[in-house]
Amino acid sequence: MAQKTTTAEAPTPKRRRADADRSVAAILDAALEALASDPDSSMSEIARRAGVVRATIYVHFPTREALLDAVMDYAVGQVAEATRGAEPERGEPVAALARVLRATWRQLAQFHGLLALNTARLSAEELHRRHLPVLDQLEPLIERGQEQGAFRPDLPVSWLLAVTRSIVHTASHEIRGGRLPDPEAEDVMISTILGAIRANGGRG
Amino acid sequence: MAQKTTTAEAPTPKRRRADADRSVAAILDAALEALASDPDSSMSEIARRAGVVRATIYVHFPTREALLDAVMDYAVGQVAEATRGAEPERGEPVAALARVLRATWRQLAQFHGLLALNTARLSAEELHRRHLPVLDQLEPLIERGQEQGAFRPDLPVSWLLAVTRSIVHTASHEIRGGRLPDPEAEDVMISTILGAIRANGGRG
DNA sequence: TTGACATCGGACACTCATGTCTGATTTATT
DNA sequence: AATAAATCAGACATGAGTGTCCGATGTCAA
Repeated sequence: MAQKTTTAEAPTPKRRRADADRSVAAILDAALEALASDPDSSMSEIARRAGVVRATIYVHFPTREALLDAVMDYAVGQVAEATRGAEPERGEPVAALARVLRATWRQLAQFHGLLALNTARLSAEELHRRHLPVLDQLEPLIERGQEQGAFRPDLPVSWLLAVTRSIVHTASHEIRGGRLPDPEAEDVMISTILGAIRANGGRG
Repeated sequence: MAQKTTTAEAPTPKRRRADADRSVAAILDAALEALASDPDSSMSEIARRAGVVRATIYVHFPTREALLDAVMDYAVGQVAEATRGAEPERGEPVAALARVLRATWRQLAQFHGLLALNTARLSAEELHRRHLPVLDQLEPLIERGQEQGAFRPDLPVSWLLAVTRSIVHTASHEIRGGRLPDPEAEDVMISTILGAIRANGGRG
């Protein structure tokens, strides 16, 4: 509780030098990229991409596991920030969801490979817990949509969120497979998600 | 074309002994189970589950890659067979799709782990090609539904198929995470898929 | 029953990745 | 310019997995 703050200023035990900060950033970026394309990327491969020597990684991350944890937090943090920037609490629910999706889906798609990695590495519960920084922002939006009759009220919020995430990943996967043209993908994806979670106008 | 037959009787170069057939079956089953829970399962682990010694696997499959290929075909084959048994060409499209999903979704969910494995191992195109034995059966069903006005005509067939598959996997994932009770899962999944791909009664 | 087939049990060489350690060198900070 | 911090380059031990080989034992099929 009192150990970690969001601003991360006070609890710094000893200050890191500027080049160390740069190394850490380069390593996280490289790991993100490498692991997204191949979840089994080695430390050597990540180091190569980051432009540092393998031992340097171990200066900042004690083990491979620790690096993977950091990368996970890093990725989730980026998506959470983009989500926040799209103001999910503002406006009519359907429009708000579409706005958030347009702002975040490419990032989410980029991290698609990480999901497979963490699905194997972490328990389903732990994985879900780590996604909370994003999910906690979307949950109120879905709930609001249900209360206002815009979204299906017969299905759990957690399920609608899962389906949304799933369709986003499917879109990126279909693009890679060449079956969905990139220019159309965004509209197709959003149209599909809305079709899936919107309340029917009466037809059951 | 003339090399492989569906009945697989004529092209057998030399007949295998009965215990060898048993071993192969045990290995495939064990591999399926092991790889579904951990895509990085070792040959030792698979051999242990199959109740054979590791070297025995290499008698029937020259390399790990070859085993993985065989397991993939085996899994797809099982789903394809179950699909065929549900008669996707019979009756009204919405009912037909629901019937096929009820008949195959647990199997699909069981192979969920394999997907992650093969996503890393194969190209997106190759992966799609291997799924054809199942997809080729569902494609006509979706097309028929579009023609009859039951399914959304504004989205590509391949996309509707991808979304369907995706939601099936999401259901199994949510069950594992404890956020979707197993008893409800089947209805929730089918209701969601139909909601996603059915044509709106007029509302856009 | 007999001979070929198949598995067993274990050993072996090989590769690859992880994590640690060293001394030398470069870079940031004051 | 001086000091501390950080990186480099490379070596090392360790562990795990793959693929191969062997003699011995068991089992199917004719």
